[in-house]
Amino acid sequence: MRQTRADASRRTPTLEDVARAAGVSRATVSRVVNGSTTVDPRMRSQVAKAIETTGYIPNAAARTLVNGRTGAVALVISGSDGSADQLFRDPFFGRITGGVVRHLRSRSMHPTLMLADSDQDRQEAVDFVRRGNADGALLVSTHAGDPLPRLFVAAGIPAVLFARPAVPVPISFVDLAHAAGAALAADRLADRGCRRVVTIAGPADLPAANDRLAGFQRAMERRGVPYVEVARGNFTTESGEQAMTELLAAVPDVDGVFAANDLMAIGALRVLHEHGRSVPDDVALIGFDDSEPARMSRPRLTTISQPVEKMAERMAAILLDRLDAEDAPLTSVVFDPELVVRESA
Amino acid sequence: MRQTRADASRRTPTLEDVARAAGVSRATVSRVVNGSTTVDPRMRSQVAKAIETTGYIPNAAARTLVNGRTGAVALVISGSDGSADQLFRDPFFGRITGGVVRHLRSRSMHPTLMLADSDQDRQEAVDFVRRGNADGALLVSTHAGDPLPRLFVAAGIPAVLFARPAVPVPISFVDLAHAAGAALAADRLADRGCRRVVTIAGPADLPAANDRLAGFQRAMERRGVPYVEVARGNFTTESGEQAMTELLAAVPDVDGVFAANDLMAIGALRVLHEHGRSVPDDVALIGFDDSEPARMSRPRLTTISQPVEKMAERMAAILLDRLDAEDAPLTSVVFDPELVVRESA
DNA sequence: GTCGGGCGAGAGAGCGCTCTCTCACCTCTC
DNA sequence: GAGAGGTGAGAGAGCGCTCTCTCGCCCGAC
Repeated sequence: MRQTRADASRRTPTLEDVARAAGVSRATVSRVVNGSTTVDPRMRSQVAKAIETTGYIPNAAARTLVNGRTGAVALVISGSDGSADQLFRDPFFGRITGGVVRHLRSRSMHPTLMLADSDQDRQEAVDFVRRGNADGALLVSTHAGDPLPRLFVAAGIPAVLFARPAVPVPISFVDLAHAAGAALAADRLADRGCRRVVTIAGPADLPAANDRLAGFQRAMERRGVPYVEVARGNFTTESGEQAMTELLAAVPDVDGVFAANDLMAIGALRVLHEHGRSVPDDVALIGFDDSEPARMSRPRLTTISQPVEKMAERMAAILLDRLDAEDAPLTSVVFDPELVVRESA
Repeated sequence: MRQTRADASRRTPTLEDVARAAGVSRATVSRVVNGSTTVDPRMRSQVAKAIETTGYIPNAAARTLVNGRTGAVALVISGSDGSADQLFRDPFFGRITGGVVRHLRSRSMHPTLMLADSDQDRQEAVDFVRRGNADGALLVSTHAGDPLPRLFVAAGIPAVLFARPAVPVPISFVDLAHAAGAALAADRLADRGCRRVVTIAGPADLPAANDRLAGFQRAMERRGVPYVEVARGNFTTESGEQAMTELLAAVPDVDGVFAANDLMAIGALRVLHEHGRSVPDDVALIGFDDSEPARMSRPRLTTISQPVEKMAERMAAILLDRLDAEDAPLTSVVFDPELVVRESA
């Protein structure tokens, strides 16, 4: 016996209960709940009252079962294998999440957060949507070989990517003009008269990192600095420290540093201080992202601002459009970065 | 016509399709899918093959409709009205999210993220669960008058709170021994010989903030410093700057500062530097949280570590236990903070 | 050889909702 | 005043699954 008489009264009320209370049919209650116009005003208010008194609330599963729509989206954050743990300490993801949430809540939707840092997780993420837990997915990928975009496309799931895929995949995305941002940094350094310039690049398998590096190199070359010493980091403060240590050994008279994100710039800052270099007097330093830490460091970091929240909002908007119109075309939007001048350069 | 013959083949396969392909009944396929033991091995493999070839994947909505379980939980972050936008920039929430995700994914579950910074949002969060979108909720509340815990309890929804509720509510929670943490800071300052001590407290409507303040005052008194000047902030860097400015005016010969979180400590640090005070030589400074920024500031912040990820994991664990056993008793777990000595004190 | 017991498989009734189809009634037109 | 047209409400069939109930079959025991 699944349901005893005793708790029948405290069972969540169904459409049927409301219909009985209002003395109408289930269909009519459904019409009222869904705002159909073809219902008599008197009957409507009668039903509304019944809904009120019964405390009725529609059952999402039953609805979904009928019309195939869940009204939910998955937010999948895909790191390289095993990297998930520290992911959420990076303010970058907080900003993405914030932008996504802000856009979705205007439509009373909410993202389901999934971490995927193994093949099993990635399959799980796809299956999650295939099971009908969500109508589509927002994909944030942190490395290039990432099979995630392809998996979603192959499964025919509406999805939008944060950042251009490393290999061509027919999928919508939002991205930043990374090379242009790096050029902004290069120009700033050149304008300050820096000639012995080095850069801390991001992981080589990340298109964004490579774009920034190439954009920086090209712009410096334009400004008469043909060679720029490069060290790679992985976007953490620690890797920035290590990279700066190497660069300082390779180019002792360095006078300008461009780091591919703020965290690495802060690591570089620390090492420069430890070596008695004053920033910006001895060495000018520019980061990338305009994240919270950039505002909090001493000196405050000059950096390239990336409108992450706006990009995330747009990513969500593109997905919702796609969900509304099955045949919406692929969309890609590239945002422009800006130079934010503070104290470090 | 809801379904044309043409796309019948590309429709997602159902149990029925698998049953037909395997030449068995729907019930048998269901048994295999759900791992029932009472099924003949030969038949089992036959069904498994059919599942493989059809690409069958269970429909979550249909399952939920039958057994009333969604296998999802809501993660509700409740700020004071209108505060949501900057919420995600605070690394604190990233850490909570990370801990929750880490625990849930071990059970193949995923949190749905909801922001609630208005009465409407809060009701929406409750309704979200009531509609059967989630089985329970994890509540992170950032201010005291928050009606959210009461709303969930009143609706009979299994929920666990991060931080003790400001007013008594029969609900499980995890929390930190805030007063003990503050006492750790007080002892450290006293041990260094600080006598002119001030503190930057958090919002007066937050139990955690008051506990830290009271704990600090009591401990300082024990150490022979009966009076401590207090300024209130709201946990942002800016409010820390402002509070420190006030305190510096009130107690010009200050030699020790305890801030109720790292962000405010960093604001204080900035102001102290601007006033030519050396940290830690002139003024010793201690923060709270041991967040990323504490590690990145110059000098690195001595702080009180709060095992946020562990607390979040435990919060999730308590909720899952409750979901498994309807009548699980209320549980509250209080974690111990630790002093992390770096450079600022 | 017959009967009882147990195991494994099928039949079928829902879960709560939406949506189409049908029908009743009411108004307008000639 | 009768037929046409339109509007609003009800009946009922599913959506895809789980779970109980029933039944068939095979085995062992007497």
